[in-house]
Amino acid sequence: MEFVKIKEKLDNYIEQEGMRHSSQREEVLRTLWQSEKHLSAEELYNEVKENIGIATVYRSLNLFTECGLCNEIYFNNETTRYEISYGKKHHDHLICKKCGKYIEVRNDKIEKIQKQVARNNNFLLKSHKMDLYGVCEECQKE
Amino acid sequence: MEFVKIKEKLDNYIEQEGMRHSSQREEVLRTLWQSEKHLSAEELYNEVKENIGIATVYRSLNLFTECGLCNEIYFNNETTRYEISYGKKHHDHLICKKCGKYIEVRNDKIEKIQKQVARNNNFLLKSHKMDLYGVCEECQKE
DNA sequence: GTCTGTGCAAATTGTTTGCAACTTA
DNA sequence: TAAGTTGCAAACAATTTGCACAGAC
Repeated sequence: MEFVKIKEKLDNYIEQEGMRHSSQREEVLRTLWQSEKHLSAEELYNEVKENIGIATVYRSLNLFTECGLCNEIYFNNETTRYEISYGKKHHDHLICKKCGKYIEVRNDKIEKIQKQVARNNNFLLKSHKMDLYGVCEECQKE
Repeated sequence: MEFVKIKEKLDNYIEQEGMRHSSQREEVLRTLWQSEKHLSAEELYNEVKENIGIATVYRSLNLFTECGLCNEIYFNNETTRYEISYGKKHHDHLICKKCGKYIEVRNDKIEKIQKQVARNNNFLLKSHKMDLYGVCEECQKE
């Protein structure tokens, strides 16, 4: 998704909440958007630290999460990572234990069964998270 | 599983590694075993703090995890919790967002599809983790 | 000019570690 | 008696917060 759309969503939220615009927030958002990877707060901070303090990075990321722009990702007990989720469908992850790479996957069958499982337990399903851990193609060759 | 079996597994590991037995480790293990819930280190410590320090609780839990006796569980970014996994089949969790209760579930269909997904991506699957978040039967009534 | 956002440093939380005293084998 | 284990307090890492100052509207 283009950055303008993302920015617009943030701006709407900011106005709706009576908050103010700031260049720092925009820079954090753009940096996250530009990155192909899921960044941690620390990593993101390293990209912007000439202009922005770490506390602001955290505050921005929390704000983005709050307004539905981004997702917090937790793999095991590793540091929280962030991804822009706005406009993206839910996906699961294949995570390589050797190189740390992750692959996004979608599978409708699994989602169907998940709904079934929830129904069988009289559970009202809201969301889910599935991670598959293993060794990726490249790392298997080594 | 009876405690003796669990204890035996620990003792074997301890001997194999040239470590020594200790009453503290046994008490931590028994406390975890007795509990129906997945305890955090802090909660476990509260049950044994008359005899045992928090550092020993952490050291014990790490040891148990290392030797395959227990599992670390991470829900979102909450504190790590522990469950005895020895002798138990892998299971997934339904987690109630309201009361925090979790239900263990097993579903072979999902495991099959997970293997398929991994194969499609030339991924060598080692383990997985699936959490379903929602509202449990009781909490829906409120 | 008022009120929000930022940066810094200090506080907090969960967990690990160094070290002297204690236990086990 | 030699080596591993414990408890305490200090160290750590990730994140949040208090406060004075800067910036938005």
